[in-house]
Amino acid sequence: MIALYSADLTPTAPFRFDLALQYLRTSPSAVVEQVRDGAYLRAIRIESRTVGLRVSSGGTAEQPRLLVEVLGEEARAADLPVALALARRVFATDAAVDGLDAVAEADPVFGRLVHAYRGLRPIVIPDPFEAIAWAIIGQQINISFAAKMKRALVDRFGSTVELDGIILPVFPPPACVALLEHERDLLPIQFSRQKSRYCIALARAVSAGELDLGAVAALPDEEAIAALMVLPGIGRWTAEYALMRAFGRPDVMPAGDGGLKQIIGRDYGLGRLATEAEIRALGEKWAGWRGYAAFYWWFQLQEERRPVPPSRD
DNA sequence: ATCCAGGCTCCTG
DNA sequence: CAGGAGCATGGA
Repeated sequence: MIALYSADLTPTAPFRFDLALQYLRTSPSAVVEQVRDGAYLRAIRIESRTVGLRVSSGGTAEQPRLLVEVLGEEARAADLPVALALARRVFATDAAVDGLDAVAEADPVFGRLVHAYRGLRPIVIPDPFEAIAWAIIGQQINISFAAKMKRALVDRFGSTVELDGIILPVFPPPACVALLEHERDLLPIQFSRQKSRYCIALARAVSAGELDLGAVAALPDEEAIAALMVLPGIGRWTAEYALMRAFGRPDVMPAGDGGLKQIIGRDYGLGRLATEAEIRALGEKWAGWRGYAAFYWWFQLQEERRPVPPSRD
């Protein structure tokens, strides 16, 4: 019998859990997350145990409510507060998004997205090591291939936990990746020499205690970016992406991103790719919400490239 | 084959 | 300090 503990969570309105799930269903970045039966499902590690986190919706956009459950043989009642805190981070349930309206009015181009995706918040990958490793893997290659690499990494070196017949993959922890070698371990799963070096260096820094991701999480944006950029293979794009995806920083945007250059160049009628400088200049108008801007444009790109059939799993 | 894809490093001028 | 070449890898 699977232990199960649950509690309610009330996000700030407006909140669109359905859009969050749509993002997760269609994003290649969601490798260890699952969407099934209208719920978000992922394994989380608490102390040395692995349990399942399940989040589903009970409310509406204007009266949002989430159900958070902890499940698994190893689950304990004391895990519930941890799971709640995690769910709040993943879905940014505490964000006060009123400020978006003023930004939308100041910039109608971004405003169109703000309107279309009202209630959607950037989704967090709650394991910062996984999020940063994913950022490295995703550098300069198409993301569906990046997702394939991440899946291979999880299959080969991660683990799994079974919850009531559902098998959830678990991303390998830093201590595990720290022991890998390029030729023997990562070359066979299509990592380039440089990417495997970067991932292993990150894992070793974290597991050796040289890089304290918990401490990075507490730093102001620019300092956190600088702290990550010390590592080999982590440039500005990677650090900014990591801040968005690992820590849910609402105002951090990887302005050098290829996808953003493309779609912003198009949406602002430039007739060419926008430059990083142009994106940063435009971003002044989105101050406070630049991470939302990046996320919304990526979501739009995702929708354009792979339109989702009306939901039904 | 050639170009591209959610960059980074290192080297020029 | 800005700009660009070279780097790796698989997919279209």
